[in-house]
Amino acid sequence: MGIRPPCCDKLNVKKGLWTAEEDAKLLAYVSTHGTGNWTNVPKKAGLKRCGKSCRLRWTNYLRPNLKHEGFTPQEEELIVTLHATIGSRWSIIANQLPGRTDNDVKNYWNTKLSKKLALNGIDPVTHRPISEIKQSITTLHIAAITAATAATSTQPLSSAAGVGHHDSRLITLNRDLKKILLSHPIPPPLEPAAPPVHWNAVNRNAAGVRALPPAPPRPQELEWIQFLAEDAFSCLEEQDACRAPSFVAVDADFGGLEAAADGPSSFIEEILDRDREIMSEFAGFVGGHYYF
DNA sequence: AATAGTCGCAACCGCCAGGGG
DNA sequence: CCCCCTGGCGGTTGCGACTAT
Repeated sequence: MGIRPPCCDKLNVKKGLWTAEEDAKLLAYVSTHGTGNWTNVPKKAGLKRCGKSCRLRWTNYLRPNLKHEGFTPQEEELIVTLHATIGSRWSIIANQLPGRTDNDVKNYWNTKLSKKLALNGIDPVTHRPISEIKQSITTLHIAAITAATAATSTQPLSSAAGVGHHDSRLITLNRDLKKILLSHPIPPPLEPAAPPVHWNAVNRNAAGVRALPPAPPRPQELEWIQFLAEDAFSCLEEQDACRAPSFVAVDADFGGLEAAADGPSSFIEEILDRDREIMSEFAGFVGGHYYF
């Protein structure tokens, strides 16, 4: 299918806020002819708008039985519940709320509810406790570092296009992680938690009973505050300001990690150290592929 | 009182699916 | 089967109102 021009990409099509006069024209037309065939509505109603704009105005504002007052606690609760179940399917959620439009629900979520959840320590995207998510991020971070390190065994970092001696994927990941971490309040100290998914690999004992592998030594107390304060990422992002933090040369068989001689001692180094320990202790589980 | 920053909402944009020719 | 049109949807933007400094 070819690229279709936008339906409003025409001359003499007004944009922006609707006036009372325009509303009256649209209302008069729809009350006489009903909805449908929105493309023809502007012409027949005497409006210099595109059909799409008319439909939106009708759906979100002029339609009868719309509620314009604030959301009730019951409505809030329903939105949160439905969002946790089906995600941002606003039209479906709005269908469960008489008098509300998808736009209403979406705006209310974006401006109020998501912030409210975040303040209560709940991630508005996953509806999981933020502290739990940070643990997952820690695991992913370790995996990413390991993956990036392993990649250097086949493709030296110095060959990564456009980023000098840095791996662009790693830089992007680090930037995103930093955004996430900075966007949430620092949580209370991590509580003991179930091993991450990758450690829950199927492991059968002699009797054939499915059993969990022994809990590996989790990287304990990743110091987020310290991490952010030290800004381990900055070295990655400001490639010429400092060297990559001790990127390592990796043996082809991943058997040995060799710290670069002169990089700053960093969070990443610490992670790599711990990763090395884990790799050696649980080689059977992580074997030839990565955690995720 | 003036200015900057933030918030809330209406509207727009671009993509997609479904239906008709 | 292909192409085009339309309606619907979710994400994003623009801007007026409000608040803080």
